Amino acid sequence: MARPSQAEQQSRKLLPIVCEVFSELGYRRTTTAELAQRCAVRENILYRLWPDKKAMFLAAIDDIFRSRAEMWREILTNHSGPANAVERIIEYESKHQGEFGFYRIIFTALTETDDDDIRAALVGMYRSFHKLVCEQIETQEEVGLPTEMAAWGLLGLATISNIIRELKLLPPRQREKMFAAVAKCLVSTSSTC
Amino acid sequence: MARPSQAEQQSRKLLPIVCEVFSELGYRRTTTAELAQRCAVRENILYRLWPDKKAMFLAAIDDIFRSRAEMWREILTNHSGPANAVERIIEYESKHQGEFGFYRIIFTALTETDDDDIRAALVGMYRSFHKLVCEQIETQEEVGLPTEMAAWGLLGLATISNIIRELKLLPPRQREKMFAAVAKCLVSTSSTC
DNA sequence: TAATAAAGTAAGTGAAAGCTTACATTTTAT
DNA sequence: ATAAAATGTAAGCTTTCACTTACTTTATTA
Repeated sequence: MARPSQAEQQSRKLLPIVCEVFSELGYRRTTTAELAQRCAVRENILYRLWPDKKAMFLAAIDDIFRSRAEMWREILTNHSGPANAVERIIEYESKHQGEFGFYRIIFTALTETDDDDIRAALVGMYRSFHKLVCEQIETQEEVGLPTEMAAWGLLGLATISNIIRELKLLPPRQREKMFAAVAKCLVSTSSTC
Repeated sequence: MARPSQAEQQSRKLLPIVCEVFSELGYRRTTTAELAQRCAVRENILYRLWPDKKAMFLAAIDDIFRSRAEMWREILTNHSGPANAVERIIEYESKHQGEFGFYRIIFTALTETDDDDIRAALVGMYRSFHKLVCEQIETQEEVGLPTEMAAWGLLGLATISNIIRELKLLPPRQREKMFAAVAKCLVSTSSTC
């Protein structure tokens, strides 16, 4: 009797672009006009897919966690590199960190934490990430630090590493070395630290 | 012949308030109207002290580093707590972290890094901080990690710790414990890690 | 005390941004 | 074919915001 909606497919198609723009500009600087232009649609079309700008941002936060988690899963099933799960992720992250402007969305979200929805999205994301990291650490036989603490330490390391990359505080190779060394120190037994 | 300018004193008087507002709202959400109201002056008075909003923000970044560095100096000269410099700072930071919304200004600035002035202010701030931390670590006799790496690790730890506090990802006591344990792991010799 | 520049008041301006509306076009199911 | 709902176009509306302007008052010093 009528035309079937393709809204969901279109959301999925546009979401990566939305993520990209929010990553580049942060939440407040991103205008709906800019989003529309980059998505090659008109503004009101975005407003038919999401009720408002905030919903677009929340969708971006969500998507970014999902895509990162999926990437890790790939790395872990992909049978190359070190045998150890943690080491494999560390190796990957030390090199590819910040490539997708992931952290920029987090930073911009962190200055919007008085909004309950944004706060909830962030809390959920951090908890999921922390859990994911914990699970990987626990595949190790023995650790110096308690697992959850080591996991928070790694998340902190990833954060500062992104900042170092962003501000070019260290040349890439040196940053990679730093990441690997500190990460090892956090998850290894005392002997290698 | 004429009235002497008190602009500098007034800037100094208003700067802490400016910092506070930027900390609460971030860069983009902070309006000059809000700044003026909180400072209990009119907008144009702010514009006589600083050329534009960005200059107010840069002044805030600067001030925030200075006040934190000063606080550390006090802690180090104040002869209470552990004898060790690093341990004293770790003890202090684990408890008082994020009290002044320091990190919020950093986060909001990090989403404005395509502005050269803001980027430069951030780079300067991080370098100074890193140097400060390195100097403290070097008062230790022996360390597992190279000093600069351990220092970056600590800055990362401080960052995630602020995020944990902000999002209430851990109860305060647990966050303190985590901070202390991971910090010790980074700056101690292998035996305690 | 009178000239002078700083400090303060109040209103306004132009541009941008989030969101809406009115309307034309296309696609599907009956 | 045609009704109905989805998609697309274009303009506009309202509010907010960074910054300005015109003017009055206050304090200083010569």
